[in-house]
Amino acid sequence: MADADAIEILKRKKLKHTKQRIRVLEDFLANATAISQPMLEKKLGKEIDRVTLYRILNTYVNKGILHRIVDLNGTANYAICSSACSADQHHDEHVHFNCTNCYKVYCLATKVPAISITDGFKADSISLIAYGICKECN
Amino acid sequence: MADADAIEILKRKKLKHTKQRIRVLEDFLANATAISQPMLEKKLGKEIDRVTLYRILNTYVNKGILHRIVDLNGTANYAICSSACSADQHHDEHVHFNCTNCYKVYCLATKVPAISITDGFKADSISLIAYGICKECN
DNA sequence: TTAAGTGCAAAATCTTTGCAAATGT
DNA sequence: ACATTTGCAAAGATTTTGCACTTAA
Repeated sequence: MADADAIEILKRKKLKHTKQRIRVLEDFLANATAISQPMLEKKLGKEIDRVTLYRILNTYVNKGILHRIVDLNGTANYAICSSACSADQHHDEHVHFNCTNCYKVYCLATKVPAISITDGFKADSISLIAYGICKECN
Repeated sequence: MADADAIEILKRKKLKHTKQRIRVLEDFLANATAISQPMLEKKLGKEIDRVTLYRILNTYVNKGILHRIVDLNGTANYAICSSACSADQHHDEHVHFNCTNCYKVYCLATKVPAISITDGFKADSISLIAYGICKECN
């Protein structure tokens, strides 16, 4: 059963597993790439209401199921978190790549290097996004 | 004369120096911090039309006068470029800090470290944003 | 059964576009 | 004088809110 993983995750996060939530989560489980809110919306057509999608994505980010990457244009992109993520802390500290041609966002294997932060600032997380031409557009 | 620097920059970029452009540019020259579009808008009140501000900011980014940093919420923030920036290439490769409390964006002195990118991807620029609590909010 | 989640309509934002009037060179 | 830039109005897009209906536990 394809739903199994999705339901399992929802259970673990103590979220009701509705048809819509399963549908969205499965999509992320099946795709390693990040996807933008507008793309997802187009993909889902009218299977799920636009507003519901907003709410599901927010819930997932808050629960540590998805992480949000804001791209060059300020558009929100989402990708599934590693299992290490929890509700209060995300550990998606890998490099993201944002194609300036097709606008896709990729999660790369490269880890974000440690950096030294100016005195007085306390960093909780770090986002490193590389912009350029992706594998597909090259 | 306070306008001098602003006008000088506009001249160098071959832009007409209108009252509005000078007003905006001076604000950036006077403030080291990045500022968000909504904040700037509020600060300017109705000195400058909202639409004109959009256009000025875009022009400045295209001409290499300002650089744009998209924060946690997808809101555009702007800060003045180092003199090394040109129209076609930005060199703002320092670390930015986005406060999760007051949402201010700071340009830190720390340089973005070199990273290795997965085969097939060609990175042109890199954005590194640290999220956390800033000097002021600490 | 009942608390949570969904869908629809409508409001609130945010961003872009078109065009006449104003402005800088 | 002429090309640009501005301001306003209006269109488009995006995101949020309120509320009645539906659904999972």
